[in-house]
Amino acid sequence: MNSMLIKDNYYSEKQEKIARFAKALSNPVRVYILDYLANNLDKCCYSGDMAEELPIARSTLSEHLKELKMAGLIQGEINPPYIKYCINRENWEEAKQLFAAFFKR
Amino acid sequence: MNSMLIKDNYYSEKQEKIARFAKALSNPVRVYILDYLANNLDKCCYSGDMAEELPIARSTLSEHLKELKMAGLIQGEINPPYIKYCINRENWEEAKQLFAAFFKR
DNA sequence: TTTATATTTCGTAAATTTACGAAATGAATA
DNA sequence: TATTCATTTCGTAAATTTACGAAATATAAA
Repeated sequence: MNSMLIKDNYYSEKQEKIARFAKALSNPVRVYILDYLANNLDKCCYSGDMAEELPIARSTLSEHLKELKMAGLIQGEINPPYIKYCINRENWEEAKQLFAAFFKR
Repeated sequence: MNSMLIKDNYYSEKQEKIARFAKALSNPVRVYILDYLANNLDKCCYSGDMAEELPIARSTLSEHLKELKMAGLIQGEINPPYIKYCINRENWEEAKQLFAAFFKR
């Protein structure tokens, strides 16, 4: 209980954020998805568009999208029965800055 | 068998590399270690130095060091009975470029 | 109202990750 | 040669991740 509190505070906020964003990027499917969305700036994309390009089940794609959403890197706009996904620009910038600062040494 | 071949070739080399580097960074302990080493440019560090700063077992730290080494982000110079760890500058630069290019959109 | 459609959630299985303490390693020293 | 010391490897347990197909959801169309 006590040790959990200690551990929770052990790493800096930046270190935790980098780890969180990195985790979102730690799987090739998710990197592919982000590439796909980042290259379709104005259009954004539907889950189904990507499902046709990827060799995984639609339910698996959906879980990856959920993870990216929870990490804050994408957002989904409901447009029934579709969901239009886009890069979350604010958090994308934050991640960009964090990684740039981290590696700038 | 066949499907494995397809899947192995599905994602670009860059996407695979980003995922691999990101996985190395996906844990706060490892981000801490890299911060620690990156801030000690000329000195580099011994495993024991970090063990004193981190709330984890030495064996656990050793496994994290092994992962960072396998990801290519650090290297260890044997200097018995110590092992002096440093950032692997070549791969560090590669990771820096990859992430910068990835987020530059 | 029933049916069709896109997507997500659920249940589950297999693989991977994180962690620990104990034992092993390998070089330096007594 | 035996001991010491820093570090790693091993054995193991718990938690997390990835994946799938089936079922659920929620809206639009027939």
